[in-house]
Amino acid sequence: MMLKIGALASLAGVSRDTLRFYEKHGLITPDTRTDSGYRLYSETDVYRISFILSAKEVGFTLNEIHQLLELEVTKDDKSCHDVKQFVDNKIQVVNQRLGEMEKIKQSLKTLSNACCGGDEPATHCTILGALSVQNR
Amino acid sequence: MMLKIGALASLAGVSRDTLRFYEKHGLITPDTRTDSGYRLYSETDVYRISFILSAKEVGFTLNEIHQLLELEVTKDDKSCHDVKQFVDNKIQVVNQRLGEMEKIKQSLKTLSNACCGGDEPATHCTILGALSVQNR
DNA sequence: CTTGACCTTGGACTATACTCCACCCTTTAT
DNA sequence: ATAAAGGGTGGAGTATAGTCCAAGGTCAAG
Repeated sequence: MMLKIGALASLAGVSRDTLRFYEKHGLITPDTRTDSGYRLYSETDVYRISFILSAKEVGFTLNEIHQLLELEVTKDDKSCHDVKQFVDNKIQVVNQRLGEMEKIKQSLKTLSNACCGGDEPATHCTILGALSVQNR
Repeated sequence: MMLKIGALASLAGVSRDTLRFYEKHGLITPDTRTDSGYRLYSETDVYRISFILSAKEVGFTLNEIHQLLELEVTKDDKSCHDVKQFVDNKIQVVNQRLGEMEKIKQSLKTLSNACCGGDEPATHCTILGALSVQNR
């Protein structure tokens, strides 16, 4: 069953304008159009949108997401190799961000614990204090 | 020892313009100025910048980072409580992002493994294929 | 057969986060 | 003493990611 733009938008939790914007930038295209020009999407496009949103949330740009979505391995071994390179590189990026995020989380936790009745000295009662505890 | 803007910029890996931009938005202020008006920073500002960069990388806006940096727990119990609320909320945000990031990482790994000699069927050879394997 | 909900395109506008430029002053090295 | 390197301000310009609006076409219900 095909979805019109408003239906997809509300299922995916984005605005119609956003869908048209993503289309303009190559992130999604309607499967087809009605005779009158209405966009028709397939239901699986909901997952496509939710992938875009997840990827955006963790810091990928629409451009990078576009590249990720474009990845299609052909029979050609060379292009397969290129894809693997690209993906492995993104995995490294993700790993690095995971690390940064863990550091920040620990700082926030230190701050939260120290500042309301914890045993940590008051010098940790700022983010930078908490951070320097982590890096100690 | 005090650092002029260029020195701090190169230690922290940002441009001088960026430092002045951050100053305009309240994220950092020089400790003092020379008689001729040159900004003088302390060396610990390097950590401040690197905190800003980490936080930015994992998806916080400059505005949110500003709020994090402003956090200072006073003796006032009420404000202490507010700070804790704010921080605990940010911890939740970070946790959620960690989850999204892990999902994306698993998808990328599935893609990387499946497409260059792995045993996974070729249907996984796109991000969306890999994602749907994860969500299965 | 018209009203209201939904769709189309094109273009203007916004927020965020820089980046660059012009013009001028200060400091440092030769 | 002078040139190069570096710093100051103000303001314009750019990229990213939307968001809003006008003017008009489509479609199902009453």
